[in-house]
Amino acid sequence: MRARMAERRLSSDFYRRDAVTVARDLLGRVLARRLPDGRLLRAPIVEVEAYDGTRDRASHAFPGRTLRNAPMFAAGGIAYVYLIYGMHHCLNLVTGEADHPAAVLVRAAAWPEDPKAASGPGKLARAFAIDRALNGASLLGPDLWLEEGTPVPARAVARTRRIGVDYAGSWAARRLRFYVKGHPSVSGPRDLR
DNA sequence: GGTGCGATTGCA
DNA sequence: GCAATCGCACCA
Repeated sequence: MRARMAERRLSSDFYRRDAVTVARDLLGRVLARRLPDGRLLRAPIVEVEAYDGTRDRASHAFPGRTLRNAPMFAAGGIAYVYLIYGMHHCLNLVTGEADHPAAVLVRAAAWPEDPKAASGPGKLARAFAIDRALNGASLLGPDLWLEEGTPVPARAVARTRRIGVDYAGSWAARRLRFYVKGHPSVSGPRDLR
């Protein structure tokens, strides 16, 4: 008998598509992290949000390129990690071509044996021990990567406006958040449109 | 050099 | 409903 085939990693081609396409396609994919002490952490993604281009008022790229948001301007396939409210880290996966700032915020994953451990972007970063040391890190490297997992069928995907961006005017109403319907690890309100 | 605030979370 | 807590963008 043979061992279960190792999960294939998502390649750079996966990330070099527009942020909304990547966001939708990320549901069911497995986020994987190798800790410095050797431990392996893995959990399927169940909630994401797309941030695409400098016209998106909710995006960190809206003011144009700065020191902070520079990773968003790179070609897809690296992480963009920032500190929010002075205490929580958020993991983003940079997408698209170089010089087009775009990324997908990973908001929740189905943590094994504790559905709430990675429910919300700050909690997810904490669960995976992700901080700014991983800002700009390759998603094809030894520390952080994604595996094919099991894509989620269209009937199981919900699409709503994004969380926590009410300041973004008309962009706040855009339905750029995707999550797995009814999944216990999804964060935030369930009654959004 | 000073000021304002946030792609959140947890507790009162 | 609101405090916690700090890097960084922006202005002087």
